[in-house]
Amino acid sequence: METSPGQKPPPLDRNAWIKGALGALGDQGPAGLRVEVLAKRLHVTKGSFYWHFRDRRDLLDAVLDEWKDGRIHDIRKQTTAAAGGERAALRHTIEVYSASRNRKGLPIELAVREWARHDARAAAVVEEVDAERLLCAERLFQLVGMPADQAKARSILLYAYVFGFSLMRCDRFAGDIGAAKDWIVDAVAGTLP
Amino acid sequence: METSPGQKPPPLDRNAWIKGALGALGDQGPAGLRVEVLAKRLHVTKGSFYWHFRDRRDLLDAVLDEWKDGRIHDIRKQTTAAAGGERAALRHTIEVYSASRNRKGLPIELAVREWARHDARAAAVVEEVDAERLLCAERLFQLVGMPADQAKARSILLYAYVFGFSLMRCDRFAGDIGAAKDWIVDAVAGTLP
DNA sequence: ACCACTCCATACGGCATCGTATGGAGTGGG
DNA sequence: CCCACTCCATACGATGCCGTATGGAGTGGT
Repeated sequence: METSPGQKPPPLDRNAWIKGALGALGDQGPAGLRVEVLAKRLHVTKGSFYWHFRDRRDLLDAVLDEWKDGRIHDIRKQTTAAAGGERAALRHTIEVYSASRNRKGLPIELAVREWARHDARAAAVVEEVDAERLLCAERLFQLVGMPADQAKARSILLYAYVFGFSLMRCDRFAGDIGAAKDWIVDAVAGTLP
Repeated sequence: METSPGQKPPPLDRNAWIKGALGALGDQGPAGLRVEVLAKRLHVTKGSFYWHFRDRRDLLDAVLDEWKDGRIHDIRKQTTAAAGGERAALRHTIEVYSASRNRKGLPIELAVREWARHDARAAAVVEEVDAERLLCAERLFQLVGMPADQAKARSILLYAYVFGFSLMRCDRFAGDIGAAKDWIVDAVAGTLP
């Protein structure tokens, strides 16, 4: 519905391939990053791909860069809270990963980390993103009065929890997960400085 | 070095294939569960595989069952602590996942969960294992005097943390991760009822 | 009209993997 | 000595994917 309803599919550019690859990464994991599979997903053929990319590795690197830039941009926006709203920013940071609108982000997050287990460049990117996130969270914790060592520990716990929770299946265990999550947010973010 | 040093490799049975598959699962993720790749790993050919297994799916199901039984057996042994040692058992449960000797278990753990994102049976197995683990941890928390809702929340936080931490890369962020981990263990296991 | 350039379709060779078919080495029973 | 059974090797077709080669449709310039 952008350039013309259903007539002339506009020429794909490099960025469209990268976006499509991120989508496939979230849907099917690192195994979904295949040239011909992506081509089918974008309703084109390999001919288009090898016009925009040198080879498959070229796409993978571009996907990693795109993801890294997006994550770092997001985390900085989230944690650059209005002065005095540091505690709200911390809670927001936790809840943004539990939110339903993050159905896209979390699968990609997990896929990239699975990818990083066998790809050095992916591992480096994850390390950069984690470092930035932990640093931002650490600053927030310090701003609300946490001691330095506690701020560091809490920021690690925060991200370990949100990522760990995303790969757990506790439907069978708890019906009212909401109350437990509220308690956890309090425990992680800290009820008092 | 079991039946005869290097002369006559003993006939592989079904279980040897399953063990090998679990090893490959930890080393290479779900993508490593290929028939011919496993055959090379075990120094045999596909002919052996299709003698012991109907098809690839047959092996995958067997791997899932083996993993499920092992995890449930382990968690029950860990949490069946000597009466009065519940708090030590809780700490032990956390630390056993951070231990270096768990270099085998955690990659398999992550691989199974990645696998569960695209395989219904794997998802069901993960759900069973998680339910059992959460239940065992919840019991321990209640035994040390936690209120019911807090025991449930803490058990979720406990496993979310250990799994989440395992897929983070915070080398760049913190040098002395040890102190932070100690703080986290206190925060998760609870310093006082 | 002609050309050059962009973007993509198609066809091909090559490799890895799945599953099947078939035979063969070893072993124990009769 | 022969047979049957277990366990595995080898060869085969089929499929999916990577990367290359080549051509062709569309577009704008002259």
